[in-house]
Amino acid sequence: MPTSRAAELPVLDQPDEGVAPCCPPLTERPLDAEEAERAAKMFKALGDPVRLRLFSLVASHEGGEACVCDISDVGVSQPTVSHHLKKLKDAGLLSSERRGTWVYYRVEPGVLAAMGQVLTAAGR
Amino acid sequence: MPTSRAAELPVLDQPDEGVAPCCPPLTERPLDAEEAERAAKMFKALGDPVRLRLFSLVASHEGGEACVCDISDVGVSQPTVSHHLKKLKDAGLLSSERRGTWVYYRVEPGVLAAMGQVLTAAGR
DNA sequence: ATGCTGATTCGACGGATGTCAATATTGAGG
DNA sequence: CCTCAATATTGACATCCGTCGAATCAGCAT
Repeated sequence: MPTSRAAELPVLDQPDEGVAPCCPPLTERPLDAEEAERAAKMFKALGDPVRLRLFSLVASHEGGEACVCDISDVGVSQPTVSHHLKKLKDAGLLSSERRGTWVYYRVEPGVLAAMGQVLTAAGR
Repeated sequence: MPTSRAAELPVLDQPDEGVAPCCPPLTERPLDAEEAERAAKMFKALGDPVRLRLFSLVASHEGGEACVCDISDVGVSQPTVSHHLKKLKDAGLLSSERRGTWVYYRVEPGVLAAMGQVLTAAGR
């Protein structure tokens, strides 16, 4: 089991917004090719059941981060888990940090809100 | 979890969500295999740049619907456009209706809000 | 009917993707 | 140093996916 993490979580929650201005809400105006390319990359990353579960496991984990060892039980081999985590990281949805033997993944702050705003033109 | 959430953020539209209970917010608890399968299907549908543009074209079009002829200019051949529209339809994101010579696609009501809620745990 | 236009379907092709076993890397401990 | 446990990388394989041209279907008109 992972060692207990120091109680020094970065409290950087700005009021709201702030991160990843990938593109306007889908309902506001047609996305151009470039915007679509960027946004589609994120949606694509969540477009695989295993990746979506892994992401959800991290996102719902205490402290907003999770050790790989805590989330590896999704029905595929360990290399496959690693592969998917890498993809989520490449898509900008997760970040990783090695602490001793274990590697911790956390949800990149803001991306959830950013993607949510692309779908629902709530505030704007 | 350091979020305060006390502030008066942009008032959400209606208190009732209503449609498409695909699965809980990703941050609430880990998705099980079945939920992930369902939700991933939608994200996957938006995970292609051309599809995302087509969807955005429909979603942002006047009246919430658009004729295929109005949105076919996204840089791929017309059969490919048709193929992508079919995929969006199969994923439950669009519906189509033929009116005379033309076929109109419209955003299936509620799906945007539903997907948005999966990303941002608004209701909570 | 014949033709025309808008849209879907078919068949094929190349490239991307998910998966695994095997191997390599990294750090902790003896 | 050596060994072990946790992750990552490699290489191979089968399948899926986006794309196109050609053919087909569906209305509307002459």
